[in-house]
Amino acid sequence: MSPTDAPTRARTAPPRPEGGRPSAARMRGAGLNRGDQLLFLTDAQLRQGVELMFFAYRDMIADADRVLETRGYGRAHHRCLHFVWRRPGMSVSELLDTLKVTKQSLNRVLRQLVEDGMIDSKVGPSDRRQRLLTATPEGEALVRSLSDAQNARMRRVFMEAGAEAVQGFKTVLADMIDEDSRESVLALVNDQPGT
Amino acid sequence: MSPTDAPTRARTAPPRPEGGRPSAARMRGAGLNRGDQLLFLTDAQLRQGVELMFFAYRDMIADADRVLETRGYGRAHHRCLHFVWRRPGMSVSELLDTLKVTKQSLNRVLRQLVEDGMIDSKVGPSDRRQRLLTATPEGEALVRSLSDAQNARMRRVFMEAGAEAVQGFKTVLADMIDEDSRESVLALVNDQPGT
DNA sequence: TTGGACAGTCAACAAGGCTGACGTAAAATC
DNA sequence: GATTTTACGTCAGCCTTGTTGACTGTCCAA
Repeated sequence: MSPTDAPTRARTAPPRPEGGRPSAARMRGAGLNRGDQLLFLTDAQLRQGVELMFFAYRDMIADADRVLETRGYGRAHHRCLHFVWRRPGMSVSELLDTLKVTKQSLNRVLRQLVEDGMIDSKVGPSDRRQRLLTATPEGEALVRSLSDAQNARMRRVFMEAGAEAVQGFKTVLADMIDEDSRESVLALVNDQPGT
Repeated sequence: MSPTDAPTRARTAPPRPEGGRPSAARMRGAGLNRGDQLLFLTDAQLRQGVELMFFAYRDMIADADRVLETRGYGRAHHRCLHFVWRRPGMSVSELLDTLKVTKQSLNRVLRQLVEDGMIDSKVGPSDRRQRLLTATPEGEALVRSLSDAQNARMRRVFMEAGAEAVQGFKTVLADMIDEDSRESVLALVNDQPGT
């Protein structure tokens, strides 16, 4: 992170009532014009979406955290192990693309997981620069207890919300993913594991 | 974090096909029995929900990160400033409850924000132990540029997904919040700001 | 055969969580 | 009025997990 940028001059900006309708400009920009049908696009509604993501994610993550705590692992280990389990034999750089962290950052937790016997790392047969990663039986067991913890919440929520709401939930989340990576991410998410 | 817990014996557990239907036991446990209508409750569907949350949250957060970077702030500052803006005059302990972090952790970023003139801290008039927090005009300007960044994505997503999907999205996320805090969190989220 | 690109590793540092201990002032209680 | 509790700030020190920079080993193409 680096400091300094153009000073914001919004000190003098008039108060902007957040709860109002989407501005006419925005509606035209969207090629839409029928006001009342667009009340779900007000700034207040958008803000609610962001805030709900914050709170829901925070509480969802907490389930797995409790399990991780008992093992001395953190969230980074969880993410790493999870996706290795989802794509057995994936290379380190594929994993980096999925997690979008630096390889140095990943390396630390990955090394731990390999040392602890959760992940198996072997030299790629065709390209010996690569390290191909696979979850060991111990690793799979940990993944299972982690997903059991999270699935319990998800199952309750899905049941309470119903199939239609779940469909909407998934549609919105899928659209929220960066367009660049959306296709490959959805391919991963929708892939049925072999196990 | 502390290590050690009951050893998982799943090494010898039979492979569990993840993509299958919800188990009969689970369906009975849910008081439901009509199989085909519950395909959205398979383990694979639940896993997809968790994974989509991960990817969507990751990419959503990145929008604000780019703005924060130009100011030398981090996500901690963002969260702090955002909720102070949402609840002008809130006390430090209310903020702690909202963010669910320790006061030592909060104090570091809060002090910075006060020093930088983003947040105003004044002694509570009725209870002089309290520090009541308010966003300054500079702070509001920053909140605005941060939410502009995130709202742009949210607006596009909501438009593409449509009102019904958005409704489902919100229903699921609201249900995902811990029951203890759900009521107060939703009160905050649904509150229209005065500004 | 050599130089560039790529895969992965090691080292050092920063942000932002955490706990524990302590101080102070104000409020509440006895 | 004395004591206890509460709200807040702060210092010290730790851990996880992110970063950049410099490095080794491998592949491939000029």
